Amino acid sequence: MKIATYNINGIHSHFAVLLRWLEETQPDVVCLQELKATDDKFPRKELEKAGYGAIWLGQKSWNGVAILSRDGEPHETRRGLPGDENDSQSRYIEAAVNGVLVGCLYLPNGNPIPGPKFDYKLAWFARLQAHAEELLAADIPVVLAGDYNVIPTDLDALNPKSWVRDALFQPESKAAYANLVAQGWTDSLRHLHPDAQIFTYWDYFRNRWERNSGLRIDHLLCSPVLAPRLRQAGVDREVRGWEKTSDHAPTWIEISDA
DNA sequence: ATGCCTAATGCAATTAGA
Repeated sequence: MKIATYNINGIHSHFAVLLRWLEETQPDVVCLQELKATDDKFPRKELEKAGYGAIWLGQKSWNGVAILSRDGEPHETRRGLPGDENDSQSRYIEAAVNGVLVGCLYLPNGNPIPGPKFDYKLAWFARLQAHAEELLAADIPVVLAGDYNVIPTDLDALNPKSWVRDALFQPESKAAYANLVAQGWTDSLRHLHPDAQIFTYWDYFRNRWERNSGLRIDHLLCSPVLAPRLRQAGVDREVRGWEKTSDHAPTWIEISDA
């Protein structure tokens, strides 16, 4: 089973790219972030025509997450991250698909620092940790996939020094991510490719794609029950070079049957 | 410290992304 995460950066403006990628690679499950669309504008019928059932949590202009499944509708288990009833940003949705619990997340960017946006990022991270702990306690196959907006280590940026004043590379951000891994989660791409420099995002400006000046910020974390089934992990980086494309590339894992 | 590029809103210029 192939499970992917893809920050689409506007599902309408990049829908042609999404459809082409789905058709060419046929992932079984897809976590989407940054829909930038309200619930009523979600292209359910078009995705159904492409062979995918979906659940989604939209929002006007910003954020928005969805889970697509090639094998019927995902069975929704949660919408919104627990821990703050006043949080109105659409950044988390969760579903059971083919015996795997899939959490799709879009962690806050956090810039500029310091400030309320960075505070929100760290608070959201703390809530994610609390929820992740509960998922671990269930002792089931879980993947937490999405745009974490964290550069975990120096290896995950072409030029780490240029990010030291960025929210994605703050000690607090890196520590929060490392704490998740320390809980028992496996960073799939890093686990299978311990020494490779792999990017999932390239800024639109400064010719960062042409110069391959990217970041690894989209991650798939596997629970201890799921991790032994990890077979492959990678990035469909050619998608980043297509016309009218997102600034992220689809990132995926292949897991064996239970 | 700021702009570069891109998307959404909505029709100009602002907000946000990372």
